[in-house]
Amino acid sequence: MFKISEFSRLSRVSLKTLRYYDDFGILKPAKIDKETGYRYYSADQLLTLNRILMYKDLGFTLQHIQQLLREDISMESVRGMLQRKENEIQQRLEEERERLSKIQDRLLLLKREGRVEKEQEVFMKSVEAQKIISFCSHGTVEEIPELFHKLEQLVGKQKRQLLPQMVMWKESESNEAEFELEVAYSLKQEIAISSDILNVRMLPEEPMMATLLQRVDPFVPSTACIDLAKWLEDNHYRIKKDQPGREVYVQSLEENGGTYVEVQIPIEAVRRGS
Amino acid sequence: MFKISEFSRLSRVSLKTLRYYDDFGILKPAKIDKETGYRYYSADQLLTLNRILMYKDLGFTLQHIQQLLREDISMESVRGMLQRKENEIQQRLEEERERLSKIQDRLLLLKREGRVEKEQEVFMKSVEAQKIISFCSHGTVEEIPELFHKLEQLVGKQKRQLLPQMVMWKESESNEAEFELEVAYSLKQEIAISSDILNVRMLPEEPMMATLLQRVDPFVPSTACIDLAKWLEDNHYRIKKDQPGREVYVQSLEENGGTYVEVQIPIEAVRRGS
DNA sequence: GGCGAATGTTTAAAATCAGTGAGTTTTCCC
DNA sequence: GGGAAAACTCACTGATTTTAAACATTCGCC
Repeated sequence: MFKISEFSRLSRVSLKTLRYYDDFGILKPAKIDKETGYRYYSADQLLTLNRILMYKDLGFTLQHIQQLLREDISMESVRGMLQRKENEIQQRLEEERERLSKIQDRLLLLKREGRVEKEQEVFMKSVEAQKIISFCSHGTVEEIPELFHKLEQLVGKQKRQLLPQMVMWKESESNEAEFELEVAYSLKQEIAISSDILNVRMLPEEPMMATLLQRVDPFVPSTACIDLAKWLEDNHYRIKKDQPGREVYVQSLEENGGTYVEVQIPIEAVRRGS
Repeated sequence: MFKISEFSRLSRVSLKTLRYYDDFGILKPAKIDKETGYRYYSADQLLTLNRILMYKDLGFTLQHIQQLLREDISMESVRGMLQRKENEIQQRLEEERERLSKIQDRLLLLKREGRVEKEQEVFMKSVEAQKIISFCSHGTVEEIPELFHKLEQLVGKQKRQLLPQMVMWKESESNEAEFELEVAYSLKQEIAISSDILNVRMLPEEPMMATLLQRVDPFVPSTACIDLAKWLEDNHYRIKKDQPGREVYVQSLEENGGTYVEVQIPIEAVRRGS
């Protein structure tokens, strides 16, 4: 039997940690003196502690280790836990690599350009599925404001329920100025359709969108869309052609708070060589 | 101006998080109604929030992001922070790779052998510098018990101060059964030397030791040392030849608690191909 | 116009994970 | 008796999430 400090020296695990393991229940001392409350550990427990350390090294949480230490655990469960852990680590590795390459990009740009670019504020996110009310049209970017006006009139007064506005554009390759557009409001709840030009539908979830948020002056078409497309090209991302890009407009209605547009372009996972 | 829930939908950041950011001080609402305490956000703040998200994505903590968001931050500081982050991620990547390969090894062994081997309980740790009292000798493994006995007699009665026993062996290639040994006690404090065969010295820190803990029967030489060496060879680790290996004995003196030996072999960092 | 129900919003506190650190009191051992 | 070592508690880490209790609003319904 060892006192806690001896056991700590032997195992090179701190006193705090040993006491914590006791509290947690993962390694109870073999004996506790009733009078003094002193913890006494047996030599056997070095073995257990060693296993704990090993599993910890492998990245398991104490809870999982507790399961793994149980005598009656089957080999299949062990294998399962190991495999789940393997996947988890694979994924984390992927994320870290991603992060690293982003940081390296930024460093490179900082060195080359000597400043932090607005264009760097490109950001990946997932956008969940949402319900929209919309109509389709043809037109140039300059016509978007009137299309919004039209939508507003068609939908009517229940503005409270809808937020925000968005435009989706399908690339129409034939004509560079004119696009096939869908002008929409995002809906919180169901809504009664009052027109047969309008349709209500679900926009599917996009697991990966490259987004860029920019302030825009009203009635001046923004360059955000082009900026983002350029950034994507520079960074060797592949644009998902089967899903349209979106421009989501955010405006402080009542005030002079300005208008912002967030361009969202669905992309596919393409690992690029750094 | 947006209410918190609108702002949350717009930015796809949860209410909880927005409130937390307010508390944290990283993104205070543009206005708070005195009467109701309601938070109101401006459209501008979407931009700030987007920057926050981007930095978070890069792996920065909120504290660092707060620094990065300050207007007066110099480009040099930004670069510094990015570079520190880069190193940090590099290191984490390394660790994760290590972990992954360990898990994959275990999985492989589980599949091949159908059980979790005792030999797998090999564990890497660093061992800090320590003071020892020892004497050197020549002998076979069978002679170790008597050498310990001799050491005990030489040192005398102050057993309380010393823990644990250890043997260090330098490979003596000429003779397979006989080793050059150093028999030692690990010392907690200074001790008066009573003999000129004994010497007190520091054992240097070993940043990386492969260790294996095994129960041993008294007077039966253990195979732990051989097991560990075999494992190392299987796993393509390189043994540091300039430092001796150690066998650290742990025994519950007073009881029938058994004796354990932990074999420690210093190794060098060699990344192995999987 | 009033009622209840269902949301929506606020605040604050506690849990998460695996400990570390500081500070105080009790016990051990010589 | 004195100093080391044991115990204990409380606070803190990071970035939220969860929970609970207290108000506010909006809805249908009568």
